[in-house]
Amino acid sequence: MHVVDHPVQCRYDVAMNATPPPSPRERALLAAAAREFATAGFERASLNAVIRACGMSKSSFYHRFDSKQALFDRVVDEAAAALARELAAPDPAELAGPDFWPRLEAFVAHAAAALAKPAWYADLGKLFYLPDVSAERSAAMRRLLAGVDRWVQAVLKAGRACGAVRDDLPASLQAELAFAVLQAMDRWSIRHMETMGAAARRRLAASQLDSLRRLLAPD
Amino acid sequence: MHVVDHPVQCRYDVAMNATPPPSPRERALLAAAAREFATAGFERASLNAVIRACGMSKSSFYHRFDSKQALFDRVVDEAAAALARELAAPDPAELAGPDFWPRLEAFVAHAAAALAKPAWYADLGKLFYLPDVSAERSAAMRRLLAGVDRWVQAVLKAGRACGAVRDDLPASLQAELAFAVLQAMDRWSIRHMETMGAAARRRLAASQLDSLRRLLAPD
DNA sequence: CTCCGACTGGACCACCCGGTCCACCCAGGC
DNA sequence: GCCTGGGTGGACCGGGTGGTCCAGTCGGAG
Repeated sequence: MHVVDHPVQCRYDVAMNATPPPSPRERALLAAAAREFATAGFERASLNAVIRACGMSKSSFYHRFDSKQALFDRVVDEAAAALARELAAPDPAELAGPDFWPRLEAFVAHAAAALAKPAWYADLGKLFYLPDVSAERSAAMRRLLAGVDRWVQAVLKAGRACGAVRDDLPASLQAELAFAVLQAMDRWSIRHMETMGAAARRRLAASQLDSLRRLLAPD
Repeated sequence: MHVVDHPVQCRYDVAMNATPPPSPRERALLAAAAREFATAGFERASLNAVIRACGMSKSSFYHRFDSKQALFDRVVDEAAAALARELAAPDPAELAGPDFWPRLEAFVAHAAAALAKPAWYADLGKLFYLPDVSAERSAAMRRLLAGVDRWVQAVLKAGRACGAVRDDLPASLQAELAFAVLQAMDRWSIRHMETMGAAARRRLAASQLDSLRRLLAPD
């Protein structure tokens, strides 16, 4: 398992925003906002609820942010940066070769483990599931989704190059399918996780990755 | 292709509601409501917009319906009934046997064609894509989703019984995966349909069904 | 003709939304 | 001490929400 032996540059352009060191007050605000946005999406989220939750007044909020939208963008940027730091997605080129699938499976397992431990930025994941409305007007969200998409496309391309991924389907469709399958697995796992033992979970994880492989690999 | 030779009873319990013959006014209301709910979901949909769209006044609406929720339930029931009539989903038991996959593919193709021609109740499909919020409080939506789920589960069970579907994954997960894949294909197709010729579409449809089969069939 | 009930228009309600505005507080420089 | 300017509380705004209410209009039955 020497996949990450030498330092891996994570190279999807999650905004490497030079954020000014956030004050505790601002940190509380961002946490409350992340929770609210994650559970309700952008439009349904109530700014009033956010500032109420962290005991901040309207004017104090608007002193730091221009709008609800600006807050959302900031939350997305912050969470995306934290997530990228945590996941350390491998360079797609490194996945190519006869070990394509084992390597990819290693990364997926690693990513799943990283996302399993609850952290505030894990809420970001939920925003992926309702991107239709929020993504339209959020530059940060568009940037993030585009970056993820580019990474997935690159991985698929590498997989095709080494014969590990079939090429009789449009790549963009394959990417969407893979995303949908991972997402469905994620949802299902979250719902059934408590009712399974450790062994069942391992078996499940293996079966899930196997399903993904069946979907994408040739023959 | 004698799958539907003898009359097929569609047996998921879409409310066979004995609706009083809807007046033209009511029909316009339901159409406007379906459009609004389909594009915005239940909560974001504006009742005011609906009645404005069909030139009805608040009081006239509330004379016929108890609430926005009641309107939504009625729309779902109506659309579900129309859809069930149109699709004529086969009895899962009839799919069993060595022809499981060809038969299922025939039905999926038939269903796709039926849904392709635009009709007002086709909007119902869009509600499937945002069931999280609306389904919670709508008895009609819960009933419909439960019915579809039961049908899918029955199909999977029949497929397992005749060895056409692998059984090393939980059935509920398989159902969710199949649903997610079909949904992703649907979305992608809608987005790319115009840029393809007829031949490409046929090839695409075949590839899509093949992908579904890869995901669910053993080996 | 009267009466009645189904139906309609539209004013109105309380509530919530994102956003603005202004008076104020208070630490730091002079 | 005073001034200043970043930060703050909270009243307030316009607008949209689902829902209520009531005064009327009409067609048909008696």
